[in-house]
Amino acid sequence: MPELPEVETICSDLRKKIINKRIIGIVIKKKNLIRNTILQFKKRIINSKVTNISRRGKLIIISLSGDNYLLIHLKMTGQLIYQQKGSITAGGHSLPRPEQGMPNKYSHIIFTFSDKSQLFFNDMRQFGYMIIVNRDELHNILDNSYGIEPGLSNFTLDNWLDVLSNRKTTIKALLLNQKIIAGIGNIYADEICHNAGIRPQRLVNKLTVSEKKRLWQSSKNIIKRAIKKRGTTFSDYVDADGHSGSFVDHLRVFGRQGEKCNKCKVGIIIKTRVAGRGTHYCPNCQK
DNA sequence: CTTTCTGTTAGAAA
DNA sequence: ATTTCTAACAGAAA
Repeated sequence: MPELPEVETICSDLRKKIINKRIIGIVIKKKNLIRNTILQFKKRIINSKVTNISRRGKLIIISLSGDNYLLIHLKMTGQLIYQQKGSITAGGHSLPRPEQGMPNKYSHIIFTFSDKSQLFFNDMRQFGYMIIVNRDELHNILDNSYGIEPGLSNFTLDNWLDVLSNRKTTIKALLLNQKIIAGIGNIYADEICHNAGIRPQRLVNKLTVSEKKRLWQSSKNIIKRAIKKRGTTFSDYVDADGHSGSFVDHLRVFGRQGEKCNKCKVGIIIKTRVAGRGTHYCPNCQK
């Protein structure tokens, strides 16, 4: 579930907590989540220092001393929870319960820093992964797999129109395509379409320029507002302290099938399937 | 009980 | 070249 706003929240949390800390231990309980050989992975991480934390789309990039970059993808149910030595941190698989400490049964990889604080990688469904790469490999991955970032200054209307030209797919599929626009997942794709008043199943090449412009504005606005609310906790997502994000209170269509539309106060939100994904929209105010 | 569904995406199939 | 479908997994819901 973590999409751009959730990943951004985790990165900014971790930036305050682990930069300049040295990793002195790794426990790997599920080897299949590591995309290097275990020997290589451990060798390149142990005794290295965290120098920076960033992200591209939903991919977390932890820069280490030396030519090493730890890439972490949380996929659907992954969590990264940081805990000081001896503290009880909320969090876990479902909505965080205060009594739930780390590690839990889904804590598959655990990093320990020199001050004894720890970073837990939890993942119920085990879709997430970690890989350590060098600078060249990092740039290959970023260049080949990730499109424009909706929060950056180069996300201009011109670039957006450029990105939309000659696309024969639906706007929903396009918003979900990480190679075209990075970081949007199923929740925000539906919210963006609703905010823009466009049905998710509309074909991109049939949209008017005015509609494309609305989608551009809505993409920027929804993502920005969701970051401000520290993301959306629909089921598994928690921040680096194990706390929920509050944008769930601002969702207008996702998970609201059967409810009256908050925007037009007339339509009833329906749930259907578009681009192979559960898709929510208001048949009255989305055209 | 079994079947279907779920926030992602890489890779195969079309 | 693009777009669509499915598998990877575990658990909740139907």
